[in-house]
Amino acid sequence: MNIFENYKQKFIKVLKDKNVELFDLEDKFLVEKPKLEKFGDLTFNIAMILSTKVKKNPYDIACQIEEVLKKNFKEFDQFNVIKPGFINFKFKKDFWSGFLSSLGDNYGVPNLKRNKILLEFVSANPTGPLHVGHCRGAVYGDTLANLLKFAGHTVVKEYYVNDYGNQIDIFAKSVYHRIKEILHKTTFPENKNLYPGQYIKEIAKDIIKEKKINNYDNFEKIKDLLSKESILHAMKLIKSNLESIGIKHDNFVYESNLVKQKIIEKVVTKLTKENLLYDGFLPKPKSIKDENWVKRKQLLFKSSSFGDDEDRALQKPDGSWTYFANDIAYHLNKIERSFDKYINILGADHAGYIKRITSSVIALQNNIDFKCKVTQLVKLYKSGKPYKMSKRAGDFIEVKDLISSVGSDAVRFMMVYRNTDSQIDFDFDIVTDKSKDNPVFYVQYASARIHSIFRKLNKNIEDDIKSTNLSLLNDKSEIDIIKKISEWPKVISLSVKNLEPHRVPYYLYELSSLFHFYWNLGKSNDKLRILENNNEDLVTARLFLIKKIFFVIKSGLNILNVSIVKEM
RNA sequence: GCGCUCUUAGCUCAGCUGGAUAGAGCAACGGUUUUCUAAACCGUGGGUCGGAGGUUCGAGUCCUCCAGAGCGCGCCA
Repeated sequence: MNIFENYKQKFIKVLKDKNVELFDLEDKFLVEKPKLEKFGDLTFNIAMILSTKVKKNPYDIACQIEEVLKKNFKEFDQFNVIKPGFINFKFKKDFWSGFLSSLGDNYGVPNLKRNKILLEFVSANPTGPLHVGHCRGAVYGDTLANLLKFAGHTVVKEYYVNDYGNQIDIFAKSVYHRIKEILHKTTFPENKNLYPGQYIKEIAKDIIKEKKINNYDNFEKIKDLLSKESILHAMKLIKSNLESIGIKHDNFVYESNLVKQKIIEKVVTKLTKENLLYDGFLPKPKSIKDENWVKRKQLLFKSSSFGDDEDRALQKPDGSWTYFANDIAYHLNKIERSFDKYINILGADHAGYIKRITSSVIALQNNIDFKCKVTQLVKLYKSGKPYKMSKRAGDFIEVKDLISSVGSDAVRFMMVYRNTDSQIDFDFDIVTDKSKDNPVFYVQYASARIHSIFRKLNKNIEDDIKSTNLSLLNDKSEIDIIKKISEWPKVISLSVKNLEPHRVPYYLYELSSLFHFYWNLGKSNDKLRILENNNEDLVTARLFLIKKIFFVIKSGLNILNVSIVKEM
């Protein structure tokens, strides 16, 4: 039960019954926790919202509404209207113990329409392993999927494999030269446009070992097979990197398959019918300095009619399809599988692509619920110095390497701890230091302490606790914890609504903090020890409370896919 | 030149989508353990929310302009 949403609906119902005119502004009304404790437990902003419509002082409106609400709710022992027009409510003491006992197994799950959602993330090119730069989008996407599932949605996690085009040729050629280097002792060409990385050598060795190809004398002859095998190995590397942070996609869609199925031809037919394609010229791109640049005629899509900065090419002058064209085909493929919502997660370096792909998706289907989320860069530091992770240099840090030195829990927690819009400074040394600056341990420690209490009593935390007397939980520290627990559903629904899972670890940190404070109170005051031996009912009530704390921490850590620690 | 994102305490960041006296962690300083795990807790100091205008009852949050940082700007993928 989300008490804020719950009371908002209750208030609205009463006001409607009493014929208070609300001008269809219900969506803007907000019941939330007041900024300061002295204002009470709930605050209602309705008067300020209504005052924009009824040209009246919000304070006066608030007083009138307060009068109506006062007569209809018995659970509050204080109502008041403050300055601009806040209506504040304070619950009677026994409300909170009643609230605590009402929490069921699906506590926190919002009461929303359940949707079928397609979530595309990672989609790194199949030309090498995943590096740290991919890590954030991967963790964000996976956590988002967990969050959406927690909220009751059905989520398909999808990876789009760009196994087609120029870069694949370069990749295959790179593998080819490494193979020649090993078998025929030729030197790997330095100045050609090739990937030099160490992993290329590993892939080369594996391909030699598998002996599917016997003659490496002519690249053109074995190109297709070698490409296929190279991509297979790259995908294996990528999947094992993903696995190291606990990520498993449901579905891999290969660009080459879409090309075979001629979906792009379908797109062209569809867009031609709607008069959205034409043969035309594009201006010279800013980034091209070549003086000999010539404008050439090619097939263009009117993306500028849908908010893009300019129209985009679907066909190269030689008649082959552009990357963009195939990507539209992929999105048509997505649409044909018919989901309620589509989410793409992109790295900051692809943010410039959003307008383009969004306009094509809208052109394919009106009113589509399609959203792109961008994760900003992660800057990696080690001993105060920035760490480079360029693919060209061939010396980047793989996700696996990061995990083996820092641990999956810390990486997952830290990568999702911040809003995706801000860049992260990820310092190896700090996160490796497992004691101090690492919030993940703080949360896990709370869980460990809770478990230690149950161990002390030889009880299983999963067993039912029948507490009839939760009203014994009347210390301020205990009420504060219950209030914090009451915020959990709101954290979830806000996170889901805005696709912002970072609120979850923040909240877990706050809840853990209140628990650690509570724990320490027992050191100076025997009566506040959780295992206060003189009063069995009180101990039972407190066990009930800390069990619920753990329950919420567990739900949160499951969303983050961070392990639950019972002992430290 | 254009587009996207960002600018909040010394540092790293939250800020419930326009509300009340702007919050955490780290770092600094001081304190708390015969008792459920001190990997913890408490206290203190620290702010012109990048700058200037605007919108209104009310702006860290919205609009415009300016400055700075990052990413991008192919007929590559």
